[in-house]
Amino acid sequence: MPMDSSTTAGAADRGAANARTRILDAAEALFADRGYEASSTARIAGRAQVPKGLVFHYFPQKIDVLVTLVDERTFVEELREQPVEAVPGDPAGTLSRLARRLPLHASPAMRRILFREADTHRSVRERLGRLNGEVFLRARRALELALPGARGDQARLEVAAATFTAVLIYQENLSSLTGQHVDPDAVADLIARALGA
Amino acid sequence: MPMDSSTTAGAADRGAANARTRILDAAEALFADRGYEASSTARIAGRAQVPKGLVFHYFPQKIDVLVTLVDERTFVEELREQPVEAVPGDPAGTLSRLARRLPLHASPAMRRILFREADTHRSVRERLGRLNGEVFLRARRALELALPGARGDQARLEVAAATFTAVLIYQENLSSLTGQHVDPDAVADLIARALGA
Amino acid sequence: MPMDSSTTAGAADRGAANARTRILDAAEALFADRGYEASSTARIAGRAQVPKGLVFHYFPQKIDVLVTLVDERTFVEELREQPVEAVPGDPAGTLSRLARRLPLHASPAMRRILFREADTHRSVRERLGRLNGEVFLRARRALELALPGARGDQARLEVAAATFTAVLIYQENLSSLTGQHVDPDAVADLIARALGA
Amino acid sequence: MPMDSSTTAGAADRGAANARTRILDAAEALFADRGYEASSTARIAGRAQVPKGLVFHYFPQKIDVLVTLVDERTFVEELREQPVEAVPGDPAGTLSRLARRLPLHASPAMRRILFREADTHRSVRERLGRLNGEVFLRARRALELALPGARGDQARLEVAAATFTAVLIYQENLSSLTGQHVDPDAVADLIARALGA
DNA sequence: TATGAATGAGTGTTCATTCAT
DNA sequence: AATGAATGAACACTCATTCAT
Repeated sequence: MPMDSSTTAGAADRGAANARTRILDAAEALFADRGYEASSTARIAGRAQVPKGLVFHYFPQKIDVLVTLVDERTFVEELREQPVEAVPGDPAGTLSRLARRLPLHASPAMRRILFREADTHRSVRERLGRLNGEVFLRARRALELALPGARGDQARLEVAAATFTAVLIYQENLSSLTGQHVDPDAVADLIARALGA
Repeated sequence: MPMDSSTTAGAADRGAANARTRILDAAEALFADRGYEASSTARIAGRAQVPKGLVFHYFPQKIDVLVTLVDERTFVEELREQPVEAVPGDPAGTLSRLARRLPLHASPAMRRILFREADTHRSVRERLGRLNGEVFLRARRALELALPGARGDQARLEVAAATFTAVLIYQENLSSLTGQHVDPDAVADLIARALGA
Repeated sequence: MPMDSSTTAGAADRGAANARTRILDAAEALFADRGYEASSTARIAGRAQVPKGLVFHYFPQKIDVLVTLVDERTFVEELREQPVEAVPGDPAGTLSRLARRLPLHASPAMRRILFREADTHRSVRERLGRLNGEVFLRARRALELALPGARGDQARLEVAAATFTAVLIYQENLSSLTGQHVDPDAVADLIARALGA
Repeated sequence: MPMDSSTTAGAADRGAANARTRILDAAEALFADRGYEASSTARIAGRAQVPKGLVFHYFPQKIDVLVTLVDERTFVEELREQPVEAVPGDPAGTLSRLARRLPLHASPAMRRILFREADTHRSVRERLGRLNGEVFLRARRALELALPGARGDQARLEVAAATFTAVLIYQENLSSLTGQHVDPDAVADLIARALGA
């Protein structure tokens, strides 16, 4: 944060982060707050404290800002690289741990953007689908490892994984949109009971 | 005031419907398809086959179209009046029946609108909250009636009801946004197992 | 004010004055307050508590409302019929009396309208011109009668009359627009001194 | 920032002026001619030969065009800096000279705008008030200097200054609105007589 | 006489985008 | 890389006016 010395020193270096980052930061905040359509490029530039024209220097079209945001600030790859940890015999604890490890937790703003814009932008929808799929696969794998005896058939396990995934991913949106709070740990416990002894 | 039944029934009825209804129909389709912000009043008028000015005759502001849609085409009241049916000893069947009876099923378009715009419009968010609350209350009551022995504590029952409500309401969005399909009947079964014998 | 019994009794008779009068009242208030251009016919109708269509029943075009207002509520004729009273030897008192007798005093709203719209509407300008001319003629005649000895030449007397007329007619506008208050009596005294011994 | 003197002087200069100036020129002409409300931004742009959008680049709101016009083209500051010249013993000549020196004379269009829009726009009204106040102060001071013997009391002197100010400022409006021409020199003479020997 | 739905041109304003510098 | 003037299509909304009833 103190002086980004990787760039050549110059008068234009005022402000903490470089222009491109500031633009993305501003866009992230605005898209989360009011939606993509309602956030003008001028406003993004204003909030980023860069001239209007510069936005188009880095991102030829407005939609590229959204696409870049989703590409660079949604950690699907990081998620995939993380090992699945499971405690055999404790499916509830295993799911809870999975929930807590999700890098998803990092940016509430990105999650709002992801859900809101998935509805109308294919590339965002694809990203959300991959994210969901990744979490689903890990939940299923975790449950398989936690229940070595393979109690309950495969179909039920999938339903359990899908339900947990939905609650996990939508969690925050759910509570901000409907006012209904759902505790992932409690759901993990519920699911464990359904699959358990 | 509405006297639409005086026209001959049939597909041709759509063109014969009065202007206000046609405007709402057009708006519903467009809002669901591309979102509120991206649907211009001119386009709504065009699709409804009415002059631009008439939209503002009925709805002084664009937002009033959305509010009216949510007010008139989201059956919260109808939902409340419906009795809760339960089969004692069969929580899974009880939840499944509840799901099938939901007037919510009527309009996928309205549900998309509800979720998308709740993010940015308070009045829509409130409506969605009420709808969610109503479904939650009915799910909990249904489970109470289906499990007369009060097996499992109250807290667990609430988590079960909340989880089922979330899956039920979000169901369609979930599958269109993430590609993940969740079958309410299977979730009902899962939850019944968690609470049941 | 209690029941305008000159019309045939009917259900539509609610409200004190008849519709046409209410429309003119509303227009007078609005035109004075925000100007002709900024007062929509819909707003006039709203304030008059009559349906929009009715305005056009009485006044085929919006401009007719203004023209009618100026025609019916600007008392040029009444002014002309009034005799010129003068006190020989007391020009100051004579002018002061003239000022006090002016029916002009009746409606500040109409005077605002007259000055504002004269700038852009010929018919209003003509009316204002006639009004000014009438006051000027009476001021000159009053001064002639008050100064029988014809002291001072005719040209000076005309300047005096014109100056007094300007102050008199513009008086209220002047003080509301510039914050400068000019007392007609003091000006009458000043002018008398200029013409007097 | 303004560098208009780099172009060749002459009538062709108007087309060469920068866009902002052309917009203000066009607005000044239109506002004076038909009033602020009746002059659309599209028309202003058309007359200035600039695209509609550019008007809003320089003036975010239409009202800003009016405010800027009043700010930049009404010489209150210039007026204040000018010394008050007086010829002791010749109040009539002193007032006449004051009238002739008024930079006010420069733009008849601005004066029409000032009076017309003061009625409905506070910022314009304030400007007109300041202008009137400035002229009044100068007229009073000029009379004090021209009449060193302090003939006539202070109150009379103020009435004289106010009357002359009104005639001077309103002069042109008066003649265009009412058809009545008032010659400032003649009024100066009248006032001098009222105060003088 | 009274009414409000209907109409479409026009209004102020926003916007993504381009481009010369 | 950086800048802000320039552009014109599109936007939400207003309006005087018409007209069938």
